[in-house]
Amino acid sequence: MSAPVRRTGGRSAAVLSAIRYAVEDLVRERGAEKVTIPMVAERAGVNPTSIYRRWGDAPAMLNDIATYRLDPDRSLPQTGDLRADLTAWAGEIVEHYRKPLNAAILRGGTPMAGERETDCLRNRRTEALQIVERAGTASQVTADEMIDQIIAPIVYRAVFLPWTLDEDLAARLVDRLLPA
Amino acid sequence: MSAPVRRTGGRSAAVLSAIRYAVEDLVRERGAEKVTIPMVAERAGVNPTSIYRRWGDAPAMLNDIATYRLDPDRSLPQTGDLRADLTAWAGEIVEHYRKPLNAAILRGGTPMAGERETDCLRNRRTEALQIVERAGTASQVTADEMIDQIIAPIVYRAVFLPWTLDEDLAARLVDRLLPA
DNA sequence: TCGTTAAAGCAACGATATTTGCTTTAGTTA
DNA sequence: TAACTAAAGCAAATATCGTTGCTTTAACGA
Repeated sequence: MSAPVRRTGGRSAAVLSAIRYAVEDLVRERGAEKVTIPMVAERAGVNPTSIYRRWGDAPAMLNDIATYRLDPDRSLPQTGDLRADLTAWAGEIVEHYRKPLNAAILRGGTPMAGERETDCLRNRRTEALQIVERAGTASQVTADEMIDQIIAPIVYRAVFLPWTLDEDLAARLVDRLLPA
Repeated sequence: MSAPVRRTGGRSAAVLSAIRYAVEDLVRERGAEKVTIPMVAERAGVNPTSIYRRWGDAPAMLNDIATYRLDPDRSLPQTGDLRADLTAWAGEIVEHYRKPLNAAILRGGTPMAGERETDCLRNRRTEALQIVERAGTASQVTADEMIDQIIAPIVYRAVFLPWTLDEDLAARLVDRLLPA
């Protein structure tokens, strides 16, 4: 009656990785809304059933893949200067979504978002909390403000207006958030 | 060689309207990512081909329908007080996306967003420009700031964190944007 | 290394979706 | 109100998708 032991290494890992590469290629080639599971399976050299049983459908697969594209374990900027840290963090995310592939994968996964408690951007919130925490209680920003004023504008642009993700967007957003 | 004359009234209008209602029902019943074109066609009492030829696929259809759900011709708040106008405008949009149906339709259409110049939120930008314009040159806010700090947070939450769209979100966002 | 069993592969089926050429209907303009 | 033709309907063929029961492989823990 205990939870089944997950198998994450070896063949399973290889399959997952092949799927990820296949998805990347196909999203680039045809756009996220046109990738189908049989297509991914063929490209990855994997059986379609494996994908169906793991995710169920394409948006769920994309949503899950999008979640891990910006490495959740990467180290966060920590210079001690809140403004600098925020700018670096925001800049990293802007850079990420400036790559059309990343923006497209995000878009392809959104139909699944908001229906479960787990959204593909939950990692950003974790990071925001960490940065706030490090800045100490004296800090004037909350994680919620970071989400609303930094992440939301970046993601909004990535999804709907990708051509407006310019290089100094991060700095502009941070400047608006922090008192001069 | 001139552009073909579009037919927007009569039967075409009836078909479009039947499709819209069918989409609403089906999104409510099964979620946006599960509605298929044949399904919509049947429910609307319309031939599937009509839908295929008009939009090509489901995300494109949803994206288009999402664009017109908040009436672009509704009158904007215009009390003369910028803060009041902004709050009313933002509140209207929050209310809109608090309805799960509207949020779901938005999500269902996003895979198509960002690929063409026309996104399903362009009307919000038009409205922002109008409000800024009315406020006169003395105004301290730009349309871009309104998009980044009002629309983006609302839409971000609608898509990824719909349960956080609370009633006073609009007021909070406006307060952050406008100097006290 | 061995036993257990999660996860991948296979195959065949039933269901749907999508395309295409053509016909019919009816919106628009003159 | 008549001509022109955009847009809807129809039908049939094609192509895909997604499911299911079962077999095989190999990851993990003891």
